[in-house]
Amino acid sequence: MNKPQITIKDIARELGVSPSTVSRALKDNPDISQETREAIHKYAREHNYKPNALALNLRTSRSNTIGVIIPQLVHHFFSCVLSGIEETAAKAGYNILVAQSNEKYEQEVKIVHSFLAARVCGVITSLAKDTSQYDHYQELLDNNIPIVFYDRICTGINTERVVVDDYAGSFSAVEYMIQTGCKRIFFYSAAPHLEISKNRRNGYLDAMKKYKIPVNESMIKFCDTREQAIAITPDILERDDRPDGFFAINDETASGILYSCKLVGLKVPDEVSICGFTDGAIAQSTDPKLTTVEQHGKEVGKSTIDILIDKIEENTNTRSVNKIIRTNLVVRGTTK
Amino acid sequence: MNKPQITIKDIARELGVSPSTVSRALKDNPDISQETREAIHKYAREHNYKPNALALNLRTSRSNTIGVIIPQLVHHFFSCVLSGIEETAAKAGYNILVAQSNEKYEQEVKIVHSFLAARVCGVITSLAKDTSQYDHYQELLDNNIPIVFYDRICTGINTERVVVDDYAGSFSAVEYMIQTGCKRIFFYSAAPHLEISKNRRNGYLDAMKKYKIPVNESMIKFCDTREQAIAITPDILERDDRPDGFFAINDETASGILYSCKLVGLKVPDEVSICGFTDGAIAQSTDPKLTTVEQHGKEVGKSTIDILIDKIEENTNTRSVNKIIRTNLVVRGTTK
DNA sequence: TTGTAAGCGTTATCAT
DNA sequence: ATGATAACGCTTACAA
Repeated sequence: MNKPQITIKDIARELGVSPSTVSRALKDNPDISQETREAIHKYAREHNYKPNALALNLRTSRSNTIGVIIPQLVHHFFSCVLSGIEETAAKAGYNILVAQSNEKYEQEVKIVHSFLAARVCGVITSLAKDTSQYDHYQELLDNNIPIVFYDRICTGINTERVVVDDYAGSFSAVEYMIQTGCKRIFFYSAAPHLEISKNRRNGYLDAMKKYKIPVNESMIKFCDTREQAIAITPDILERDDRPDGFFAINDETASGILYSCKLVGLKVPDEVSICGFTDGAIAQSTDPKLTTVEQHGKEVGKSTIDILIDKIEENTNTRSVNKIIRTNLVVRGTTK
Repeated sequence: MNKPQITIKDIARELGVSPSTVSRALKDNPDISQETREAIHKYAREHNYKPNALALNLRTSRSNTIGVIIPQLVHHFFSCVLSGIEETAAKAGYNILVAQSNEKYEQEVKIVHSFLAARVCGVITSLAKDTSQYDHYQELLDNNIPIVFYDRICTGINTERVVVDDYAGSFSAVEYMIQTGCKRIFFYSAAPHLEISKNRRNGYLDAMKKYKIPVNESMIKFCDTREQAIAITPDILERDDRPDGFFAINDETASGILYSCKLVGLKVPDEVSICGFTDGAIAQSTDPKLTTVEQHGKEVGKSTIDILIDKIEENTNTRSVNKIIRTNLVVRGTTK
């Protein structure tokens, strides 16, 4: 029942050779005679020999492991990113250590230290909403551990970054709404200090500007959940100058807007257009289905890990890269 | 800039003591004199000494790491489970290695082997839809690595299991539909060989039986995605004996049913009731919102890791545990 | 109270 | 063509 893992020494003893011979034979070193090599391979196969990664790790001071920090695991976009990372990492033979910061700076610091202790070969991370200090990341760099940031990137230190093209995604969504007849589009944003809020806001503003549509502050709301949207939208719809379009920072919020519009009897998309951001499961399940900006989280993940592996294996000291993953507008039923 | 990690030997050399003294001092062994101990601690602190986990791992043949297999990362329920696992594991000082099987048996086998190579202390897993052989898991057990299965459990080998109370969830959902007037309820199931399919089917059957409602095989369909639901439901709705209720294996499928019903002009819930399973983001965003069975994924995760850590640390050879996490019905707009 | 030495499993270096 | 030895960083009998 309980067969403990067999080691090189075991093989050596059984076959009456030295451990070094076994080691060499196992990696097909041509120094070893055909005969010996085959015998060793055969024995290893039959006894299900597996090299002890722990020993290898110690020898090489490398763990073949990549640390991944996720602000929140239960989140469509982040799941996609993680999935992209996992797939590529697995193919390349790396294991991934996953930890979530829960948007807390303190937690993030702890995770980084645990990654340091585990001697990860590299780290992929997205900042917690909380984080505004970067010493812990600098510590990684000081230990020669490369970092790639995604989505919530860090401009405070010198590393690689992968972001979604929020600006362009936002611009083209708003432009599309304008082109299909919207004249008064509101923007529901997340916390204003976040990069994504700024970039999407700029895309919105620039699209409006391009078509010479006036915007004032009352048209931009801090609202990034379904509940909030349901709370604030009815009032907005009662105004004389009610909006004929809404651009929301995520699908959740857009679904809340949609709900509110239908509740007061407005026809979507005939009387009001709505556009979200993410293209998660929600977007397919509203009625009508949501027009939204697709974020390609999986590609973000794929890019981060590709860049990281490059860094790890080539150890190139090229200057840092900013990679931008394109977004694209998925037109469904909530816009004309 | 580049300060390499300092080792016990470094400290020993600098302080003119032996490595063993340093080792002992660092773990506050009372044998070491107050004075020496403090000096060593001080030096270690100042030079940011961190024990090399890789060396510890080799020494103890334990990696302090738990391997987690997830069928699909981009999936509400599984994200919740992973999140629960991560939180508890982090608190207990374990790192988690995450890998997704993508529902493929072959991938699952590869992952298990990579976990074996990484010398994980334990494994948490849910079977791929594909998997019907368990040798790879047996191999883990043979190496004394405990396993806890969650959700898609394996009854083929002797391990711990954590499941949601599919039977009761299913039973009470169907009972509720019956009590609110449904007389002819269809069940859309996942692959019949999966435990979850069997259990939910039994819940459905027993509820129907309790109220003496006849069921025949034509009322049970293998359909577990939105697309499939949209493909098969219209035909079903055209029958003379069309259903007045649908119980679906997940929210996605339920949202497809809802879509189809609305498309042919049936009123939900007046003419047709629909109930899903999961209570993810989708359930809140359909119109009307979905009645569904809440699964408590996070609790599932928490339980798996609790049980696993018990196994690892106590190494109790107690017989295996089946833990059942309660579900509860969330009544929203798609049922009366 | 402290030091010495062996060992975890592997491989690189230097013999033979 | 093969073997002996040392080393990766740490811990722990055992010795002093």
